[in-house]
Amino acid sequence: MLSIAAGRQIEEAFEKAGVRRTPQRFFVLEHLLTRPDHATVEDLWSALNRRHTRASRATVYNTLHALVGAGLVREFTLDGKAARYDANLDPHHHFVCNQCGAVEDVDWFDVPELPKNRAGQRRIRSFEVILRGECSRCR
Amino acid sequence: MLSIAAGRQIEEAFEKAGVRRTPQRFFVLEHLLTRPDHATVEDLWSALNRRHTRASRATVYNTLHALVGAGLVREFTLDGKAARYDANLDPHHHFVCNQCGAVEDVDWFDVPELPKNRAGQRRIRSFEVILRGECSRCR
DNA sequence: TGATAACTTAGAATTGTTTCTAAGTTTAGA
DNA sequence: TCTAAACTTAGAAACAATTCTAAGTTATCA
Repeated sequence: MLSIAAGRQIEEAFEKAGVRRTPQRFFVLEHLLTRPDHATVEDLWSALNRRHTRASRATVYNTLHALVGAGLVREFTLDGKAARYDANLDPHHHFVCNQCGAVEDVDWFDVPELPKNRAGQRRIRSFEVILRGECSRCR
Repeated sequence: MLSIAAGRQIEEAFEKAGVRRTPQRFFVLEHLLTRPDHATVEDLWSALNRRHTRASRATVYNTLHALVGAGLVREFTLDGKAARYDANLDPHHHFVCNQCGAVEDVDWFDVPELPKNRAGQRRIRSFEVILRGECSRCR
Protein backbone atom coordinates (compact mmCIF):
# COMPACT_ATOMS: atom_id res chain seq x y z
CA MET A 1 0.00 0.00 0.00
CA LEU A 2 1.00 3.55 -0.56
CA SER A 3 1.95 5.79 2.34
CA ILE A 4 0.47 9.25 2.65
CA ALA A 5 3.93 10.70 2.13
CA ALA A 6 4.36 8.78 -1.11
CA GLY A 7 0.92 9.85 -2.26
CA ARG A 8 1.83 13.44 -1.59
CA GLN A 9 5.04 12.92 -3.51
CA ILE A 10 3.11 11.76 -6.54
CA GLU A 11 0.80 14.76 -6.37
CA GLU A 12 3.76 17.06 -6.19
CA ALA A 13 5.30 15.36 -9.16
CA PHE A 14 2.16 16.03 -11.19
CA GLU A 15 2.03 19.60 -10.01
CA LYS A 16 5.66 20.19 -10.90
CA ALA A 17 5.12 18.61 -14.28
CA GLY A 18 2.07 20.79 -14.89
CA VAL A 19 -0.27 17.91 -15.66
CA ARG A 20 -3.67 17.42 -14.11
CA ARG A 21 -4.13 14.93 -11.36
CA THR A 22 -6.52 12.19 -12.43
CA PRO A 23 -7.08 8.79 -10.82
CA GLN A 24 -5.70 7.05 -13.88
CA ARG A 25 -2.50 9.02 -13.88
CA PHE A 26 -2.11 8.66 -10.17
CA PHE A 27 -2.43 4.93 -10.39
CA VAL A 28 -0.03 4.57 -13.30
CA LEU A 29 2.69 6.54 -11.55
CA GLU A 30 2.00 4.80 -8.26
CA HIS A 31 2.32 1.42 -9.95
CA LEU A 32 5.59 2.33 -11.57
CA LEU A 33 7.00 3.79 -8.36
CA THR A 34 6.06 0.93 -6.08
CA ARG A 35 6.86 -2.01 -8.32
CA PRO A 36 10.12 -2.04 -10.21
CA ASP A 37 8.76 -4.55 -12.71
CA HIS A 38 9.18 -2.44 -15.85
CA ALA A 39 5.56 -2.77 -16.81
CA THR A 40 4.35 -2.63 -20.38
CA VAL A 41 1.22 -0.75 -21.42
CA GLU A 42 -0.64 -4.03 -21.37
CA ASP A 43 0.54 -4.76 -17.81
CA LEU A 44 -0.52 -1.36 -16.61
CA TRP A 45 -3.83 -1.49 -18.38
CA SER A 46 -4.82 -4.80 -16.87
CA ALA A 47 -3.56 -3.85 -13.41
CA LEU A 48 -5.59 -0.67 -13.63
CA ASN A 49 -8.76 -2.49 -14.57
CA ARG A 50 -8.28 -5.16 -11.93
CA ARG A 51 -8.65 -2.36 -9.39
CA HIS A 52 -11.48 0.10 -9.06
CA THR A 53 -10.07 2.43 -11.66
CA ARG A 54 -11.21 1.90 -15.22
CA ALA A 55 -8.90 3.01 -17.95
CA SER A 56 -8.76 2.63 -21.68
CA ARG A 57 -5.56 1.76 -23.40
CA ALA A 58 -5.46 5.21 -24.94
CA THR A 59 -5.36 6.74 -21.48
CA VAL A 60 -2.47 4.55 -20.43
CA TYR A 61 -0.56 5.65 -23.51
CA ASN A 62 -1.48 9.30 -22.96
CA THR A 63 -0.47 9.13 -19.33
CA LEU A 64 2.83 7.50 -20.08
CA HIS A 65 3.63 10.05 -22.76
CA ALA A 66 2.86 12.82 -20.30
CA LEU A 67 5.03 11.24 -17.63
CA VAL A 68 7.89 10.61 -20.01
CA GLY A 69 7.61 14.16 -21.33
CA ALA A 70 7.71 15.46 -17.78
CA GLY A 71 10.82 13.41 -17.08
CA LEU A 72 9.14 11.38 -14.36
CA VAL A 73 9.38 8.07 -16.17
CA ARG A 74 11.74 6.54 -18.67
CA GLU A 75 10.76 4.43 -21.65
CA PHE A 76 12.86 1.65 -23.04
CA THR A 77 12.44 -1.35 -25.27
CA LEU A 78 13.93 -4.80 -25.17
CA ASP A 79 14.12 -7.36 -27.95
CA GLY A 80 11.60 -5.68 -30.21
CA LYS A 81 8.73 -6.15 -27.83
CA ALA A 82 6.32 -3.54 -26.46
CA ALA A 83 7.82 -0.52 -24.71
CA ARG A 84 8.50 -0.79 -20.98
CA TYR A 85 8.36 1.97 -18.42
CA ASP A 86 10.60 2.64 -15.48
CA ALA A 87 10.18 5.23 -12.72
CA ASN A 88 13.65 4.56 -11.36
CA LEU A 89 15.48 7.63 -12.66
CA ASP A 90 18.81 6.82 -11.06
CA PRO A 91 21.27 5.51 -13.61
CA HIS A 92 21.20 1.75 -13.66
CA HIS A 93 21.55 -1.26 -15.88
CA HIS A 94 19.08 -4.01 -16.66
CA PHE A 95 18.92 -7.73 -16.18
CA VAL A 96 16.58 -9.87 -18.29
CA CYS A 97 15.61 -13.38 -17.27
CA ASN A 98 15.94 -15.81 -20.18
CA GLN A 99 13.30 -18.03 -18.62
CA CYS A 100 10.43 -15.87 -17.42
CA GLY A 101 11.27 -12.63 -19.18
CA ALA A 102 11.35 -10.56 -15.99
CA VAL A 103 13.32 -7.34 -16.20
CA GLU A 104 15.16 -6.17 -13.10
CA ASP A 105 17.25 -3.15 -12.30
CA VAL A 106 20.94 -3.60 -11.61
CA ASP A 107 22.75 -0.93 -9.62
CA TRP A 108 24.85 1.34 -11.69
CA PHE A 109 28.47 0.52 -12.23
CA ASP A 110 30.91 2.22 -14.49
CA VAL A 111 32.93 0.57 -17.24
CA PRO A 112 36.20 2.31 -16.62
CA GLU A 113 38.16 1.15 -19.61
CA LEU A 114 35.44 2.19 -21.97
CA PRO A 115 35.44 5.86 -22.94
CA LYS A 116 39.20 6.09 -23.07
CA ASN A 117 40.04 3.16 -25.26
CA ARG A 118 37.06 2.31 -27.36
CA ALA A 119 35.58 5.53 -28.58
CA GLY A 120 37.59 5.77 -31.79
CA GLN A 121 36.28 8.71 -33.80
CA ARG A 122 32.88 8.55 -32.14
CA ARG A 123 31.59 10.64 -29.30
CA ILE A 124 30.05 8.45 -26.66
CA ARG A 125 27.23 10.10 -24.73
CA SER A 126 25.85 7.22 -22.72
CA PHE A 127 25.93 3.49 -22.39
CA GLU A 128 24.00 0.74 -20.71
CA VAL A 129 24.68 -2.86 -19.91
CA ILE A 130 22.08 -5.54 -20.53
CA LEU A 131 22.66 -8.70 -18.55
CA ARG A 132 20.92 -11.96 -19.31
CA GLY A 133 20.55 -15.21 -17.44
CA GLU A 134 18.20 -16.69 -14.89
CA CYS A 135 16.62 -14.63 -12.16
CA SER A 136 16.60 -15.75 -8.52
CA ARG A 137 13.16 -17.34 -8.87
CA CYS A 138 13.96 -19.28 -12.04
CA ARG A 139 17.33 -20.76 -11.15
CA MET B 1 33.64 -7.21 -54.45
CA LEU B 2 33.87 -10.67 -53.12
CA SER B 3 37.05 -12.67 -53.49
CA ILE B 4 36.91 -16.23 -54.77
CA ALA B 5 38.14 -17.38 -51.37
CA ALA B 6 35.32 -15.61 -49.59
CA GLY B 7 32.81 -17.04 -52.05
CA ARG B 8 34.14 -20.48 -51.35
CA GLN B 9 33.86 -19.77 -47.66
CA ILE B 10 30.19 -18.97 -48.03
CA GLU B 11 29.55 -22.14 -49.97
CA GLU B 12 31.27 -24.15 -47.30
CA ALA B 13 29.20 -22.44 -44.65
CA PHE B 14 26.02 -23.50 -46.45
CA GLU B 15 27.28 -27.01 -46.89
CA LYS B 16 28.23 -27.31 -43.25
CA ALA B 17 24.86 -25.95 -42.23
CA GLY B 18 23.08 -28.41 -44.50
CA VAL B 19 21.10 -25.80 -46.40
CA ARG B 20 20.83 -25.53 -50.13
CA ARG B 21 22.89 -22.99 -51.97
CA THR B 22 20.61 -20.55 -53.75
CA PRO B 23 21.48 -17.17 -55.24
CA GLN B 24 19.27 -15.42 -52.69
CA ARG B 25 20.89 -17.10 -49.73
CA PHE B 26 24.32 -16.54 -51.13
CA PHE B 27 23.67 -12.87 -51.56
CA VAL B 28 22.17 -12.40 -48.12
CA LEU B 29 25.13 -14.02 -46.39
CA GLU B 30 27.57 -12.21 -48.64
CA HIS B 31 25.97 -8.90 -47.79
CA LEU B 32 26.11 -9.58 -44.08
CA LEU B 33 29.71 -10.76 -44.25
CA THR B 34 31.05 -7.91 -46.32
CA ARG B 35 29.20 -5.00 -44.74
CA PRO B 36 29.05 -4.73 -41.00
CA ASP B 37 26.00 -2.48 -41.18
CA HIS B 38 23.59 -4.68 -39.22
CA ALA B 39 21.05 -4.74 -41.99
CA THR B 40 17.34 -5.15 -41.39
CA VAL B 41 15.15 -7.36 -43.55
CA GLU B 42 14.07 -4.25 -45.42
CA ASP B 43 17.70 -3.27 -46.08
CA LEU B 44 18.55 -6.71 -47.37
CA TRP B 45 15.44 -6.97 -49.48
CA SER B 46 16.06 -3.68 -51.26
CA ALA B 47 19.77 -4.37 -51.68
CA LEU B 48 18.91 -7.72 -53.18
CA ASN B 49 16.46 -6.23 -55.65
CA ARG B 50 18.81 -3.44 -56.63
CA ARG B 51 21.12 -6.13 -57.98
CA HIS B 52 20.30 -8.80 -60.51
CA THR B 53 18.88 -11.13 -57.87
CA ARG B 54 15.16 -10.88 -57.26
CA ALA B 55 13.89 -11.89 -53.87
CA SER B 56 10.63 -11.66 -52.05
CA ARG B 57 10.50 -10.56 -48.46
CA ALA B 58 9.46 -14.05 -47.45
CA THR B 59 12.69 -15.42 -48.88
CA VAL B 60 14.75 -12.92 -46.95
CA TYR B 61 12.99 -13.98 -43.77
CA ASN B 62 13.36 -17.66 -44.60
CA THR B 63 17.01 -17.24 -45.42
CA LEU B 64 17.74 -15.36 -42.23
CA HIS B 65 15.96 -17.94 -40.14
CA ALA B 66 17.99 -20.66 -41.80
CA LEU B 67 21.22 -18.76 -41.23
CA VAL B 68 20.38 -17.97 -37.61
CA GLY B 69 19.37 -21.59 -37.05
CA ALA B 70 22.67 -22.72 -38.53
CA GLY B 71 24.55 -20.37 -36.24
CA LEU B 72 26.01 -18.38 -39.11
CA VAL B 73 24.26 -15.14 -38.26
CA ARG B 74 23.01 -13.51 -35.09
CA GLU B 75 19.76 -11.64 -34.71
CA PHE B 76 19.27 -8.73 -32.38
CA THR B 77 16.87 -5.90 -31.89
CA LEU B 78 17.35 -2.32 -30.84
CA ASP B 79 14.76 0.12 -29.53
CA GLY B 80 11.73 -1.84 -30.63
CA LYS B 81 12.51 -1.56 -34.31
CA ALA B 82 12.82 -4.34 -36.88
CA ALA B 83 15.30 -7.12 -36.17
CA ARG B 84 18.88 -6.62 -37.32
CA TYR B 85 21.30 -9.26 -38.49
CA ASP B 86 25.00 -9.59 -37.85
CA ALA B 87 27.43 -12.07 -39.34
CA ASN B 88 30.19 -11.05 -36.95
CA LEU B 89 30.14 -13.99 -34.58
CA ASP B 90 33.02 -12.80 -32.42
CA PRO B 91 31.77 -11.42 -29.14
CA HIS B 92 31.38 -7.70 -29.38
CA HIS B 93 29.31 -4.76 -28.21
CA HIS B 94 27.28 -2.25 -30.20
CA PHE B 95 27.34 1.44 -30.75
CA VAL B 96 24.23 3.28 -31.97
CA CYS B 97 24.41 6.74 -33.48
CA ASN B 98 21.79 9.04 -31.98
CA GLN B 99 21.80 11.10 -35.15
CA CYS B 100 21.72 8.77 -38.14
CA GLY B 101 20.80 5.53 -36.41
CA ALA B 102 23.82 3.63 -37.71
CA VAL B 103 24.79 0.58 -35.69
CA GLU B 104 28.47 -0.28 -35.42
CA ASP B 105 30.38 -3.08 -33.77
CA VAL B 106 32.64 -2.27 -30.85
CA ASP B 107 35.45 -4.69 -30.03
CA TRP B 108 34.74 -6.88 -27.09
CA PHE B 109 35.85 -5.79 -23.67
CA ASP B 110 35.08 -7.38 -20.38
CA VAL B 111 33.43 -5.71 -17.42
CA PRO B 112 35.60 -7.13 -14.69
CA GLU B 113 33.68 -5.93 -11.69
CA LEU B 114 30.48 -7.36 -13.00
CA PRO B 115 29.93 -11.05 -12.38
CA LYS B 116 31.50 -11.03 -8.95
CA ASN B 117 29.70 -8.15 -7.35
CA ARG B 118 26.42 -7.63 -9.09
CA ALA B 119 24.93 -11.01 -9.67
CA GLY B 120 23.02 -11.25 -6.38
CA GLN B 121 20.91 -14.39 -6.49
CA ARG B 122 20.82 -14.41 -10.26
CA ARG B 123 22.88 -16.47 -12.64
CA ILE B 124 24.35 -14.26 -15.31
CA ARG B 125 24.94 -16.02 -18.61
CA SER B 126 25.85 -13.16 -20.88
CA PHE B 127 25.89 -9.45 -21.13
CA GLU B 128 26.28 -6.79 -23.74
CA VAL B 129 27.02 -3.11 -23.68
CA ILE B 130 25.09 -0.68 -25.85
CA LEU B 131 26.85 2.62 -26.40
CA ARG B 132 25.11 5.67 -27.74
CA GLY B 133 26.38 8.94 -29.12
CA GLU B 134 27.43 10.37 -32.45
CA CYS B 135 29.29 8.32 -35.01
CA SER B 136 32.42 9.61 -36.74
CA ARG B 137 30.42 10.90 -39.73
CA CYS B 138 27.81 12.73 -37.65
CA ARG B 139 29.99 14.54 -35.13
C1' DT C 1 19.17 -36.68 -67.02
C1' DG C 2 15.21 -37.12 -64.26
C1' DA C 3 12.61 -37.11 -60.03
C1' DT C 4 11.63 -34.96 -56.02
C1' DA C 5 12.19 -32.40 -52.08
C1' DA C 6 13.45 -27.95 -51.11
C1' DC C 7 13.12 -23.42 -52.35
C1' DT C 8 11.07 -19.03 -54.21
C1' DT C 9 7.30 -16.02 -55.61
C1' DA C 10 3.81 -12.01 -55.02
C1' DG C 11 0.78 -10.55 -52.37
C1' DA C 12 -2.73 -11.49 -48.88
C1' DA C 13 -3.31 -12.30 -44.06
C1' DT C 14 -2.04 -12.04 -39.44
C1' DT C 15 -0.18 -10.18 -35.31
C1' DG C 16 0.95 -6.91 -31.92
C1' DT C 17 1.49 -2.19 -30.81
C1' DT C 18 0.13 2.36 -30.99
C1' DT C 19 -2.72 6.31 -32.47
C1' DC C 20 -7.02 8.35 -33.69
C1' DT C 21 -11.96 9.70 -33.24
C1' DA C 22 -15.94 11.88 -31.54
C1' DA C 23 -18.70 12.12 -27.68
C1' DG C 24 -19.03 12.34 -22.77
C1' DT C 25 -16.76 13.54 -18.10
C1' DT C 26 -13.77 15.71 -14.85
C1' DT C 27 -10.47 18.95 -13.08
C1' DA C 28 -8.86 23.42 -11.65
C1' DG C 29 -9.50 27.98 -11.03
C1' DA C 30 -12.19 32.38 -11.44
C1' DT D 1 -20.53 27.05 -8.24
C1' DC D 2 -19.69 27.44 -13.05
C1' DT D 3 -16.98 27.28 -17.06
C1' DA D 4 -13.57 26.06 -20.26
C1' DA D 5 -9.92 23.38 -21.09
C1' DA D 6 -8.11 19.11 -20.31
C1' DC D 7 -8.91 14.52 -19.86
C1' DT D 8 -11.12 9.90 -20.60
C1' DT D 9 -13.86 6.51 -23.13
C1' DA D 10 -14.56 2.31 -26.34
C1' DG D 11 -13.55 0.82 -30.23
C1' DA D 12 -12.00 1.69 -34.92
C1' DA D 13 -8.09 2.60 -37.66
C1' DA D 14 -3.40 2.79 -38.78
C1' DC D 15 0.97 0.93 -38.87
C1' DA D 16 4.97 -2.01 -39.08
C1' DA D 17 6.85 -6.42 -38.89
C1' DT D 18 6.34 -10.97 -39.91
C1' DT D 19 4.10 -15.22 -41.51
C1' DC D 20 1.24 -17.68 -44.61
C1' DT D 21 -0.52 -19.46 -49.11
C1' DA D 22 -0.69 -21.92 -53.26
C1' DA D 23 1.50 -22.21 -57.49
C1' DG D 24 5.72 -22.26 -60.04
C1' DT D 25 10.94 -23.08 -60.13
C1' DT D 26 15.38 -25.06 -59.06
C1' DA D 27 19.15 -27.61 -56.70
C1' DT D 28 20.69 -31.99 -55.59
C1' DC D 29 21.74 -36.62 -56.26
C1' DA D 30 20.64 -41.24 -57.86
